[in-house]
Amino acid sequence: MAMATRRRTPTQERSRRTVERIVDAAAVVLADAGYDAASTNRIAAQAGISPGTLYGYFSGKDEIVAAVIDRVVDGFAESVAPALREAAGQPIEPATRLVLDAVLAEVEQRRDLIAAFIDRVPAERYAARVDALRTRVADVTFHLVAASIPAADRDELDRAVWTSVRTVEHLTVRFALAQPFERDAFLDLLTGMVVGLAPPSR
Amino acid sequence: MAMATRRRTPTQERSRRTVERIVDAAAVVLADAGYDAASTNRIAAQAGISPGTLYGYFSGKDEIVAAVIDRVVDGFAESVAPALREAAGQPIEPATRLVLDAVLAEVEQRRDLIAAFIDRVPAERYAARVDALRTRVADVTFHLVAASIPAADRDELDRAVWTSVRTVEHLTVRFALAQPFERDAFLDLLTGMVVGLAPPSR
DNA sequence: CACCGATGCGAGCGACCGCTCGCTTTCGGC
DNA sequence: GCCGAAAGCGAGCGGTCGCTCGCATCGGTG
Repeated sequence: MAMATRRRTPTQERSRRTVERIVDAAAVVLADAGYDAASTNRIAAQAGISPGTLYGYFSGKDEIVAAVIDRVVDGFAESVAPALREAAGQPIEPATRLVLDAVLAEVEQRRDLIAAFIDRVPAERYAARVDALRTRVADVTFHLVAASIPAADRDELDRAVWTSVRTVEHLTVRFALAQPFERDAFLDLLTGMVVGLAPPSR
Repeated sequence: MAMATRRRTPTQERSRRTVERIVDAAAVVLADAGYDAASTNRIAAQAGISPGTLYGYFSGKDEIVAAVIDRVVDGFAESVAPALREAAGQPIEPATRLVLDAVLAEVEQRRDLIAAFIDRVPAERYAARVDALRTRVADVTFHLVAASIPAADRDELDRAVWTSVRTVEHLTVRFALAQPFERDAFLDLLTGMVVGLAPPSR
């Protein structure tokens, strides 16, 4: 999809590095100066290339920002997967905490970049990309729990999953940004909330 | 604060209506075309006035948007107050649900305008105004519960209040925008989450 | 090593934006 | 109905932005 409007298809190693440098530069400018200041000219300057070169590979600002988001989303999915594997087979409470710890850790690691997006980027334009991640997370969560509950409660599970995904996403990001209290206390609180949402416990 | 940079102080009825029309127009343009397209020239055109007139009362785009936010925030505080009064004295669970119902109702009523802000407006610039509301809500919540718990648990209450406020705000807005399932089920879920966060129940 | 497509350059265009200012029109107390 | 103040007007300024295009340079394949 991102390729569709990309003008030149980089074939040589040199150009592939150029594309990387553009995305790197975009992340830096976004984190340092915010979304509005991240003009294509400025991103090009930060990358040490000319505007013309930038437009050789991206159709405009939106596509560059989308590439940055994709990088974050991909890295996120990647780094939570191990925790998911480790949690499989464990009781629900420690398993949940394990996964939430990994999620929070990843958000904390990307703190500056995420801070640059939250409250600065008009999210609507890029909602589709983040929604794709949300849907994947929701699907995984659903299937992890679905087996252990009666089929009649599937609707309730759907509601609990929607609520959980939104809650975890928002609270995790906000906690990482504001750090209003101790990390462990937060994980305890969040784990309790998520576990408490599971249909069987009600 | 908004007055500080306002150039002319409207004294006649005519100019007071002009200011109202500017804020109205800003809300319309924001809802229809988004934040980026909401240039001062466009807002002026929508309001049926000239750019010069607009700058007679506002120092720029930021101040106009802030005025729109203030309007929403004020109306919000106003319309939840009755539910708060009614809830006083009732047991925690029905009281909580009563208040959450009022919150959700207000968000639903302002749905279009809120939709225009969430994911479209770079919230960072106007965070102070919304944070003021959040702090007020947190204070009210804290004092409502503080009396009925041991002083030793005050830290835990602080954490629970922070989590509650963020959770209610986010879930309510997202639910009103997406309407992923039945309203009553959502209120049940949310009430359970909030009540479950109160320190005494743990 | 010669050649030609792939890559990179950067001045500059058209468009729009925020904002001003000299002027006209309207209001309201006398 | 007069007149000073209040309100409104709108062409246009300085500036930035997104983006292009003709041309120079690079690099791998025959």
